[in-house]
Amino acid sequence: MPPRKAIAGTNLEQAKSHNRRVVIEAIRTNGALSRAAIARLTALSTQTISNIVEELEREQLLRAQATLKGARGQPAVPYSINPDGGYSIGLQLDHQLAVGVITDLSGTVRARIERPVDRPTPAQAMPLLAAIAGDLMRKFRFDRGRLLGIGMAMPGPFDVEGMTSVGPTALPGWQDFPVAEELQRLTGIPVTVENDATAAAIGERLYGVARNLGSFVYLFIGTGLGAGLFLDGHLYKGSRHNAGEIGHMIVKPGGLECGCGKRGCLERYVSLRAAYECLEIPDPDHASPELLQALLANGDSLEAWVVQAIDPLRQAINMLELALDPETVVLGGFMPVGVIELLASRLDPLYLSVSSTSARTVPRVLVGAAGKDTSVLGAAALPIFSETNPQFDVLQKPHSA
Amino acid sequence: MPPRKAIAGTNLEQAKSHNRRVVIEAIRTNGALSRAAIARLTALSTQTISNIVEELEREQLLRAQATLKGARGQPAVPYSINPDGGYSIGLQLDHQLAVGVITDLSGTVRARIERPVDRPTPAQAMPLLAAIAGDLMRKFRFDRGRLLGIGMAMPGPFDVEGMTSVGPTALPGWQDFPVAEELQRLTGIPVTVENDATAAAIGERLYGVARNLGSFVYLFIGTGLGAGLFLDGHLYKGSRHNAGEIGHMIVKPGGLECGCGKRGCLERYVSLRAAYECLEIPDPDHASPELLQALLANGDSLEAWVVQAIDPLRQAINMLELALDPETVVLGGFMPVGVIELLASRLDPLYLSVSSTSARTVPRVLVGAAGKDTSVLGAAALPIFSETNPQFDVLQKPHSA
DNA sequence: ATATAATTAAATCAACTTGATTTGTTTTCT
DNA sequence: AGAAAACAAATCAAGTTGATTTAATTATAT
Repeated sequence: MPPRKAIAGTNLEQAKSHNRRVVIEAIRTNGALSRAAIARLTALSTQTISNIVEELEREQLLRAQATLKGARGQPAVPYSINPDGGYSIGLQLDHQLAVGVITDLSGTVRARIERPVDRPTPAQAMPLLAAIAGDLMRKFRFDRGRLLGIGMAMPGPFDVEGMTSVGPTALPGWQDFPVAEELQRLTGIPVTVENDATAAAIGERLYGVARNLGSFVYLFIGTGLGAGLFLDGHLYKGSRHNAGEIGHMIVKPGGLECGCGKRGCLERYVSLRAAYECLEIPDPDHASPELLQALLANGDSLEAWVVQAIDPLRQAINMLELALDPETVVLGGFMPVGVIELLASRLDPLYLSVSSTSARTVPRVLVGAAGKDTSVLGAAALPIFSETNPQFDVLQKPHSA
Repeated sequence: MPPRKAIAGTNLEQAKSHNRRVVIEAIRTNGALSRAAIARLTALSTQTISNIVEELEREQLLRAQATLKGARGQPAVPYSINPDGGYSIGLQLDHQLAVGVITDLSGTVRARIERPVDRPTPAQAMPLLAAIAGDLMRKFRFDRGRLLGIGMAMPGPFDVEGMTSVGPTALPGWQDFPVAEELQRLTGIPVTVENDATAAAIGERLYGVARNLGSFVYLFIGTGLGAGLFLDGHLYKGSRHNAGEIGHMIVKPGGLECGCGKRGCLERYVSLRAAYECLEIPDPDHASPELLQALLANGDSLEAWVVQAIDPLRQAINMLELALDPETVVLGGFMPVGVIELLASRLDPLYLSVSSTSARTVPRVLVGAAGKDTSVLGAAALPIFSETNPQFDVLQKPHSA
């Protein structure tokens, strides 16, 4: 047996790549910064920063703003991210809808397309997704050299026997299907695939309420329920890419039966599907989140479900806080924002946990900023994140083929 | 407001430090390796490795072994970790016992001391711990320049209002007490403090059953219950150093009352304390784990507790698997090894989770290798780990004061 | 005028890489 | 059996890269 591949070493080239990312990240989280300010922030020398900034400006990733007068000394030239320095395509596939967007580096949507689907199989979905990507690029024209990649979000979990394709919250027929490879083959563009919760987490981290945070959990309430984990500045995906699939954690032993074979799973209480069933909405397979929004407007018609859902949700938050000690828990997903806000307002009092400390700068629970498009926007953020975020991987020399 | 400190950049010095760690880690996980083999494993050039190995050998961290003949070409000189290249002091404080060890780089215990305590306050414990450290160094003499530091393990959580000092499983009076600083002041040696579960996890990762793993969870069953999280090659401690405090997650809504104010917390079922209470052992504050070992030998006297504990334990494992998708879950703690093994044998069938896949190389649950000294050994491993493990932090230039 | 802060330029330095060379075996050929 | 060839490991020396240092320059406020 050959020795297992170890953590790789690094060299100047990798180091530079890291430093470039560090510069971008500093500006992204702080807003426009002068070279001198970046140097202070990153502990690098002003000369190094000057070189890197010059290079990034030449590549149009950064752009200079008006000089900042009013202070002593030579006036500083602040640099900010150039939105048109790069573009990204985000795709999202769910039970009833396929959505695609093009965003620029600032996360602004420059084109958007949606198409209805009905619990699609891979054979149905792949050509459709490729077509959406193509249509998006016809709709919004830009220098193809500036396209960073395609990010795709879809419901997890991936490749779990007896779990991926079971029950009403999973998409059928996707077990073992190599989504990223296939889509990459069809489009000729590099593709990253993540589950919707993870994608949403990245979106909130790059552009939303989690912009400055080092560790947080995104609780994605969709057809089912999942968590996106951002820990110590890194996305955590798990050893088999399935971290955060907490929809099937048990919150009520002996409770409602679940498609996974257990009883009392979290997503039997907190999910769109659970809401539809609890509220006895006909044909839950084809119900839409807007229906809940409508009910919300209509007095307390949601109450029956909220009462059932709120304590399981509290338990889930409590468990995540205890297990991961995040700076905050962000709530979002396909559930309409109004409903999310209703749930959030009903959470008080949260259970005691390690998050129960007065030395907090962020509330224990936040509502996500991106609304119903969270996961497409997050999907589009994936390539941007992987190209610009400082990560441990970057410092490691790639093993040659 | 000054801009928040960003992720720092890197330079040659940091890069070298990383590469040194990479070399050590490669040998640690693979056993003795020749320079050429290290180069292949780390993707660095043979020349670079040659330089680093030479340096590490000069510092006595590595030592050459007999050349390896029998193959073609010039025979390789394998290098292995020199156990006497460094030493570490591990301290462990619990309700009834303070233990200290000196280990060498290979994790072998070279001296051990234990002293009884009774739910000690900081004022009582700090001088005692300092004294243990001093006595250890009188007992086993070595070059003080080779002492990497003191690692200390104690029950968490840290600094949580209404949680740290509440209930029979927490140590009273430690809220806000700066343990590491104080012990460092008393001994003049750098000190790292972690909760016992985290320490144990590091121990298993360096020397135990988790030696080669990138992501695993250590479930520490002690007076209470906690988890140590090792994710993607890094220790995850949480934003306030309290990750893994899952003893207070709810496994039975409306179940047994807990000191934290909730009902049905995990550690009310799975912990030494829970076992003592369930088995109606008199004076649980001063009972000892050996008592359970004795009961175990005595037929099925533990059965009443095992029946109560096993499903909450299953739930906890299920939740951890779903949330973190680790390669495995390691079971250990102060609970006697025999009892841990009994629990492990009773876990089957585990609940369905993302870990339920046939493509596994490691069982879903393992019993820790270190036995009852897990957390002291883990504590001693802390300074070794932080000095030798490749980590993201290492690449970041420290901000000057 | 002077102090101050930002930026730039040139020279220096540390660590990795490259390519050629040396070394000590094993294998193959005569 | 002895010599030559093949081979892999290790070393040497020169070259490259990118961060740092030092010194100078610039633009502003006091």
